[in-house]
Amino acid sequence: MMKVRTRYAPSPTGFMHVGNLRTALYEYLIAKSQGGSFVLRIEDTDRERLVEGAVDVIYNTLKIAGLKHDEGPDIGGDYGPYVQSERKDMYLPYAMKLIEEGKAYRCFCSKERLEKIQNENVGGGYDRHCRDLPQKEIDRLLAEGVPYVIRQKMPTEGSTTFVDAVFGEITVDNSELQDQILIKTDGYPTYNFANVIDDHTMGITHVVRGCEYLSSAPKYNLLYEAFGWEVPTYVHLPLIMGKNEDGSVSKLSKRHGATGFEDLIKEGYLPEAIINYIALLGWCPADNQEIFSLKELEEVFSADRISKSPSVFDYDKLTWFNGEYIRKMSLEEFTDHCMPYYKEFFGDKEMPWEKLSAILHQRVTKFTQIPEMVDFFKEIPEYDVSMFVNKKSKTNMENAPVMLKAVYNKLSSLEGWTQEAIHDALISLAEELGVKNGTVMWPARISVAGKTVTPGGAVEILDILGREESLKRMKAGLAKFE
RNA sequence: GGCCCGGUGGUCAAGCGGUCAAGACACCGCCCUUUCACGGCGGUAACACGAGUUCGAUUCUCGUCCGGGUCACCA
Repeated sequence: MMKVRTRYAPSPTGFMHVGNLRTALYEYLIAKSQGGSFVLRIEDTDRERLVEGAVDVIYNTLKIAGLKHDEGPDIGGDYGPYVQSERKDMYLPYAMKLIEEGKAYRCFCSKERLEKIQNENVGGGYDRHCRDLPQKEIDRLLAEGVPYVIRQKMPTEGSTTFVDAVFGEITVDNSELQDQILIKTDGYPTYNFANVIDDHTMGITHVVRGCEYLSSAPKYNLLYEAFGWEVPTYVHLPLIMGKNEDGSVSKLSKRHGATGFEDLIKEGYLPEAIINYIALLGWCPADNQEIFSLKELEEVFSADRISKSPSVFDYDKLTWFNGEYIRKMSLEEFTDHCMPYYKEFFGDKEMPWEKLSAILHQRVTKFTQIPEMVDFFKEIPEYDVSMFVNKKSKTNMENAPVMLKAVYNKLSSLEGWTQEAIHDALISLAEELGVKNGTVMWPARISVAGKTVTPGGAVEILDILGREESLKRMKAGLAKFE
């Protein structure tokens, strides 16, 4: 059996969309699940849209995502070069061959003329004006140096059928097909042409791409046939959709929020969580397992379980995955990940980072939530005395100051300021007073945090804050009752 | 508009002629508890519609409707 070779062929636009990333992931998985090779090829034939540094974004994303390519511009391989602009000279001979065989022709039509027929004949496409130009006329135009493109002659009758691994057999009438451009005026091939030439010459066995190419597939098929080449296995992926404000959906794009890989990382998502989530967007294992490492995916992935219907990108579910991955970390790992966010928020202020992480670990689902969750450690917010009242904890305006005063007295004379000591002191205080734990904990926590919702309870917060700051805040809380 | 593709709860989705139509996220309730979170338990909620094939259709066929994609010297 032939060794499986897939390729990820992005154009360097400087932005790695999650849709593209999922395509790369599936290409990687299809190759790896069958012991094949995953190739990176840069498609930069559109000279007008080149973006500086965009290729690095691609390398970087692939690296962070863990999708290691076996061949590519940066690491070489037996099928190079891996950048289309460097393969430029390869394409023309193939196009010329088609001209010689009468399967393609030069088109001298100006852009103005094309625009004009476009306007007059909406949706009609190119009128094949140059398709049967007399040789004399061609020679004359060539001699005059009139710029031209090379177009493929599409059959005008019959139909073309191809098989897609996920969508099955698809047939279209050839009359639907345009005489597509193969080589542009600037001498560069179009994507449509370069793609076929490259995939064939690079020995690609599985052409995996988004579904938006499904309607172009017959054209590629015709090209393979024109050259007498074996047609690769097509794997068209269902689109990833985004929800619009009005509730409708459309192909996921920037207007749906953070849809770039880098954006998501900045939003506080882990690469593993993103990969895990998008793997399941359009694919599902037989046993419905949800948490997958890349390694596990490499083992169980199979293209025949790819779904046909488009799916909506759901940030809630991604967030859940992220939380799962965060909770799976050790406390040390978690602290390491939090550090940049701590530093950013606290500046030079030193904090018992590990203790902070301990109370955040089970609560954080996105790292970007951290500042908002720990803000009160830096500075206690303005809060109203009414916050001391909580029905479930059985606190009211009468007993709250009493409890707080008792806590203050108990803690100011506490021997050691450890979590355990604080805990025991407050629990025994509640017992002495004959009230439930919450009745002493609630006022204590409010007085040192100034918020009703906090990560960790009164004990943890007091411990992290330290004796001096804690007592100071409690005193200020007490003053609110006067 | 032509062509192509799709249509199971709000979302992701199993299903591949006979199921009380899984599971996950989200949502709601209860438990745990020192707030929140985690964890545990439970709940609301779906086969777009109409014909046909069949003893029997979510599963097969056709039509309708809805949604999406595509019609470039962009990929």
